[in-house]
Amino acid sequence: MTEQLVNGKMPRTKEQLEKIREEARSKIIKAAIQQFSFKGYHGTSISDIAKEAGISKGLAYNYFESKQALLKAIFESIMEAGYEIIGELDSEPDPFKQIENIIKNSCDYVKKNIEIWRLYLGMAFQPDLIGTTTNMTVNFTTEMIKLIEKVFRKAGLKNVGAEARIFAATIDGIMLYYIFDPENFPIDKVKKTLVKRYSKEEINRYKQT
Amino acid sequence: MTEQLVNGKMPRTKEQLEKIREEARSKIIKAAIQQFSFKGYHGTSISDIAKEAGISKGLAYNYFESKQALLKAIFESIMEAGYEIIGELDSEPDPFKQIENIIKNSCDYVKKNIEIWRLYLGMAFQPDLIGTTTNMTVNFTTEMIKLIEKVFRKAGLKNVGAEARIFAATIDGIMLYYIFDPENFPIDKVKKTLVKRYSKEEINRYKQT
Amino acid sequence: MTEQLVNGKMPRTKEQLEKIREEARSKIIKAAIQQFSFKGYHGTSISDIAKEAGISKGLAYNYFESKQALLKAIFESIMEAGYEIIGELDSEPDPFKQIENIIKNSCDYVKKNIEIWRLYLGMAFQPDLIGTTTNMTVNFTTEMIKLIEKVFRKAGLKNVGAEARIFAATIDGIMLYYIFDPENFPIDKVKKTLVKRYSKEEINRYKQT
Amino acid sequence: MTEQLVNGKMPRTKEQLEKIREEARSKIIKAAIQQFSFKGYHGTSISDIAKEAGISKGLAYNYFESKQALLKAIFESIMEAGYEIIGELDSEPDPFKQIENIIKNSCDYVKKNIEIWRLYLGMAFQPDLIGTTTNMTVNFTTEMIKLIEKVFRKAGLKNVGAEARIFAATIDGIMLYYIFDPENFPIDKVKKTLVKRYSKEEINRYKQT
DNA sequence: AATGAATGAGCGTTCATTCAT
DNA sequence: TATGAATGAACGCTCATTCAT
Repeated sequence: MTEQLVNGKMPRTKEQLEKIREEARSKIIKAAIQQFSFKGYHGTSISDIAKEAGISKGLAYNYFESKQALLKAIFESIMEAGYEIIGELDSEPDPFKQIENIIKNSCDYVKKNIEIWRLYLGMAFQPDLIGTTTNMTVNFTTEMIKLIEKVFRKAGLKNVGAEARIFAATIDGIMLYYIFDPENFPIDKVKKTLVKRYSKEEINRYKQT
Repeated sequence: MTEQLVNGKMPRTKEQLEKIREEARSKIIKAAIQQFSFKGYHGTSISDIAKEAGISKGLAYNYFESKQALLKAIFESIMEAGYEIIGELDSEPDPFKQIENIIKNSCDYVKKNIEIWRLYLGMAFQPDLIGTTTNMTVNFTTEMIKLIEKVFRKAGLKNVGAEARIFAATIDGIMLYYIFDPENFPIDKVKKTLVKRYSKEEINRYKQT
Repeated sequence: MTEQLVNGKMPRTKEQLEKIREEARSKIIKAAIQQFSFKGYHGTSISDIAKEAGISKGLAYNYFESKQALLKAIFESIMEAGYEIIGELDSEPDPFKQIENIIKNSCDYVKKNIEIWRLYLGMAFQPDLIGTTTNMTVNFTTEMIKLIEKVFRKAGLKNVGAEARIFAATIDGIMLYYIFDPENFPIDKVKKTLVKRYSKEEINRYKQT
Repeated sequence: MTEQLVNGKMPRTKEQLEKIREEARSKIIKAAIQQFSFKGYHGTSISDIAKEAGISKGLAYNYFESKQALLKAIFESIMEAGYEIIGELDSEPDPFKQIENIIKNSCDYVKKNIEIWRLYLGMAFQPDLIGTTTNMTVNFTTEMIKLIEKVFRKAGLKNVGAEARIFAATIDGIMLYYIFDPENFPIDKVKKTLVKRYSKEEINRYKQT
């Protein structure tokens, strides 16, 4: 209906709008992750996020209907990425290689995404956010542990319930320590040691005890 | 409490004032821990704390110069308790018994003090809450790891730097998992399994690899 | 509507533009009346009106320079309609028939246009909405009362100043009551009673007192 | 417990607090009536009210938990006064005197309380306030009309349902006209004329038609 | 003529903090 | 020591208005 308008003042096309919206949305999310990660959900104002993203306060509400909804969107995208990683890990047939992958991927991931990981953990300890994030976190964790149990079973381990939880706790604990003090925590050495500890030889030896 | 005021003229003695102050301070701290851990720092108002402590809002400022200062005082008291625990663990001469103690104490502690532990982690992940938490946390962690390294060395382990960090990470990871989902996490079974994994026999076998 | 644009080059004629503008303007006014009357002036956003009218927010500003100006335009169109009604009433030669007409028209009008009437009163009571409503309302009212005075005089009544005001007040009061509770107010019975009260016979009897 | 404190820095007594609160509350209500009356509920901000009352914005929330609650409190007090008036009117035994009282009281009331009356009417036309005020208004009106019906019946009138509503509408219509243009509306003359119209003689004559 | 992204002032509300008593 | 009325800055959020296209 408007495609034939003669002068140059025509509204943006759908594609242009799509692009604008996508870019703005992504700018906001990025800024929000950064701010939430450092200052916590309640310690971060929409103003902070808008400033960080270089937009006005009002515009944020053009993209997310509330501060909570913004947090939720971020969390969901984190979760999505997490489930993708689980899927990839699941596709490796050799259980010992799988274990090694889990360790290596986790350590590498936290190094590359320290902000996201800090945000993820930080949210978990804000009791009033329960309902927004806690359910998602628990579900994801459960899934992860189920995968590890499966792998451990395939590797021939017994008592997989407790062993899988210890393994998962060790990984998360390492990520925790790294976040607290990224400069000084020797994550690569720890990774190497842990890989060896959960190597085929060690596991087979451990099985016989 | 008011027994010296019967004639209405005699002012309180210094000792009485001291006692009153100490009791009030402790009432406030207790109320604050309870409220912060249920509702989070930002979700708790001074009013909430005052009500819980049975005092007026204004009086709280007689004892703590700000909400942040109150939080910091709590954090410091948690740290203090932590150092005491380190001290106790250090006094056990047998390294294998020491390791067992660390595992058992940690698991039992988090079960009994889940609120404090959640509060502690929550604060640790929001550096803006108190400027200094990160330093204090790092210092404490460093101390703890030094202790574990010493114990591991005594137990004859090699590569104690990485091994101690893995051990500490496992413990903290377990506590983390427990906090996330106290109802369902099988902490006692995990504890038992971990104790066995770090028993004298297992460690001695592991040393030879 | 776009039939002249088939080759995409021929600009619209002045008449077409005029027609487009007129239609758009009227669509907006209609939508605004509907929304304002349902949700009130402050409760209605330009977005609401644009959505109801099926246009974009920006376009509304092409036709009305502000939300207030839109409201004012509506108010003026209501006034205009009011003056037309006065004109019609004035053209009836028989004063007793005129009185009957005023009563009947008013009651029927409020039943059919309850939203417009509610909007009108709402605006009239909030002088800040449009600076000039009060003046316009007073002018209109004055005109109406002058007409009634004229009619009453023709009907032979004395003390027409007060009587006309009482009559007008009764009519407006009835409309007011109807708006307050349209479900339960027995407007038809009231109308009938009032017509009888201001019938030729009654007026003639009243005159002699 | 504190009545014997030796220095002068003792908390205010309950009586002092009571007085402070009563005065502040009344200051706020007065300011709110004034502001709401001129600018409408939505057109008035808490800031406006606070400024008018000479207090801070925050303090208003110490006395009323929300803007709506403030409006409701005002409305309730108006209603209360209204019901008291109904009660007084009801206690007069002579129905003709009662009718005269209603007319006179209403006209005098609106002259003395024009702000309250403007507020009362203005609120009724803000559709989104339904629930806060409309119910109260309808209930009050119903009560008033019931009283008038009773009086009219006692005075020997027939068709009291419609007659009472016409009478009430006339009164409210007069008040309406007065509010619109207090300077020029000849309320006293109107009052006198209406009193005569509803005098014993007129009613008795009217009854026979 | 038409679009909707973008702005920013302003709103209702909360709450850490102060202060007169 | 103890109270709670009072303040004011800040928050999440809305929306009239502007502007590039």
